[in-house]
Amino acid sequence: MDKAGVRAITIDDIAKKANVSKATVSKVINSYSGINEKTRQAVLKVMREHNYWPNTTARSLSMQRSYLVGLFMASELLDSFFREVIPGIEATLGSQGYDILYFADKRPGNTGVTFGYLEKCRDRRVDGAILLSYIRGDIPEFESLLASDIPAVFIDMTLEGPYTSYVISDNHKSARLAVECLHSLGHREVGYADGTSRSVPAERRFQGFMETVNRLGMHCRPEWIFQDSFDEEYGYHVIENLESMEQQPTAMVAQDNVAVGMIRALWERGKSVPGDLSIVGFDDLEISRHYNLTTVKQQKYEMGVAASELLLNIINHKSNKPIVMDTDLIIRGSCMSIK
Amino acid sequence: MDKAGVRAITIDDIAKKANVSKATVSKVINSYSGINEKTRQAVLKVMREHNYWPNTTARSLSMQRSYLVGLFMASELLDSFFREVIPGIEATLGSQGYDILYFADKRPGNTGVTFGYLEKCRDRRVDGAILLSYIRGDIPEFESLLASDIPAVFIDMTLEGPYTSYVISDNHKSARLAVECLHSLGHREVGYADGTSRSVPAERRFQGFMETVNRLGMHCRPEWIFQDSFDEEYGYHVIENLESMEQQPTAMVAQDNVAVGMIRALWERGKSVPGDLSIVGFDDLEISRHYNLTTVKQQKYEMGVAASELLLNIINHKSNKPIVMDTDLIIRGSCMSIK
DNA sequence: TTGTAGGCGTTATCAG
DNA sequence: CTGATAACGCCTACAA
Repeated sequence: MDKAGVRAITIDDIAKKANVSKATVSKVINSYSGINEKTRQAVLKVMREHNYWPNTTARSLSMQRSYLVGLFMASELLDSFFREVIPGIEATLGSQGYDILYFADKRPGNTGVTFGYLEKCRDRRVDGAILLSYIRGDIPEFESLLASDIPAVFIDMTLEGPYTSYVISDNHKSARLAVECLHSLGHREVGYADGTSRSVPAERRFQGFMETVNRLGMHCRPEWIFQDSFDEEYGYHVIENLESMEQQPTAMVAQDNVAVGMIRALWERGKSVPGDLSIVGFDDLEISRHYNLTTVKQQKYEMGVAASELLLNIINHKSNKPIVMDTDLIIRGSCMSIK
Repeated sequence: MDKAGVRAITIDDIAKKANVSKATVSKVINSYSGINEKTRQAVLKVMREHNYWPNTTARSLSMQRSYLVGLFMASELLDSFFREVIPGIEATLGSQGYDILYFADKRPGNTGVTFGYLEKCRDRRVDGAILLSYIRGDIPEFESLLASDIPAVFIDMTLEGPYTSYVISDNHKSARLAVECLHSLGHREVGYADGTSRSVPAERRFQGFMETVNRLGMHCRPEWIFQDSFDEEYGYHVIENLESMEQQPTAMVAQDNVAVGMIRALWERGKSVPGDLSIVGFDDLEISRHYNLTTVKQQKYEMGVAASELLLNIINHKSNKPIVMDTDLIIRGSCMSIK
């Protein structure tokens, strides 16, 4: 149809063809009330005939609204967990006419100029931003974002400001459920492996873990506690360490990725789960299903939905109350009762 | 600082404070040549003092360029493979001042209104688009995109138009390398498992596989050929089927995800790789390292870079010649020689 | 119910 | 070297 470089059709063109002013066309586009049905139909017809699409850029400039939401995430974490959160964000925001501007973290000295989050947001005039689980205190700029007037929602970080809020799971409960599950199976000697406690969820889980272990009169030696990393590699490391110890736990509570690494390490050593070790995970990541892992589920898709709705509320000056998502135990086959 | 709703600082403000016209400020911003160093510094100073950021929306409108690139992908495939491609895209495009508009596939009857790719692109005035491996012929709209004047680059689809091109690996070679590897270890009975042959890479690999098997006088029974899905689940399925057969191959060529599923299935049956079966994979996905899988690598990050550069070339009316990426064999521990 | 005109924040073309 | 001024395409009082 159009040759390259040819000006796209504008509201003026439509106005001329339809013999009305562009104000009228604009009103039709935005479905105003006070407008004659006849002219309305006429305008719509011309629009269709010419396959007209309003220029979003111009509209943004004029309305001071971009219908764009910035999505920030640490690439380190662009993993299993957020992969399952993002679809919820897409669906919710998409259905409201928003598009997602995807800002990956470019910290590693990338090309010199490292845009800050705030600058990126201002630069692109996003209407709001969603930030996926940065490690607490890792980003000094959080302060300025919090203090700014840009609506933002954090997932898995408990930061609050006048125009910001957050969504997080009830991680304390997650840990409680995990420990109670093991306790009910007769386990008393239990270890723990999770990501850095500088992450809020990991910190809360650990609190919940210790509290429940103590409350139920269970036992966890300090050397059975591993708190460094959220990946499978780390699971190998955990098993390596564990097997070199005199005393060993009969069960472990471990984040899913770590748990999977542990299971694989055990398999390679000719051991089995739960035969030689019971494990209950955190998160219910996709991969945990493949390993038949009993785990405490986070409602990831729903977190994406909740975060999006919360953000829209903030944008529209409604509630910005933080949201805590429920968690629950998914029983599969990685735990067995102890005699 | 600013209270909510307060107008952001504009080029006019800077002009006033610096006692120059906004034309001058604009020239400073865009580092024009003909401009006095003194006023230049003065303007820059004011800009910094007021933490001024040009409004990208206005700039886009004026320049008829959005510095936005649309990234389309089938969510089904937002998996291991593309996860490793996307960082290359981000880095390259990001370093050129482009931001990425992330359009996930919303086919599953989402919210009724399903924007087409083309419409999305026009609507947001993207300067170009990158499309990640849709299954061939799955999207009727490809035609209109191909015929349009919107620069686009496909990854893993061999579509070409006046303003479109593609990046793909030398998949035929991949398969050849895999088979030759097994042949050199003495294997003669070999099977095959990969995703649907409606995917161009899978189709090319299969051609390469069959050709090489025949050329080297190896043997592959029809029932040893599996071509359905790119996931681990499918690997389980493959092993289940294989073990029920009379005749079995001594080695398999399989896409990494499938291969991993196969390995796990074998482990669960008390068997080992390569002890009971040699496997060589395709892609060199991150996960293949954890499984010590010998595999034929695709340069994923580099594909992202290449696609981005190609797109920029098309945007700037330079070459739009398709790019074929080299592949090579990564030897790890999943193959052993046969006596 | 419709049209006029000004504004949104830049860039770009010319004069000065 | 610098500064008016007209685009860019749309929205929105305010008039008619």
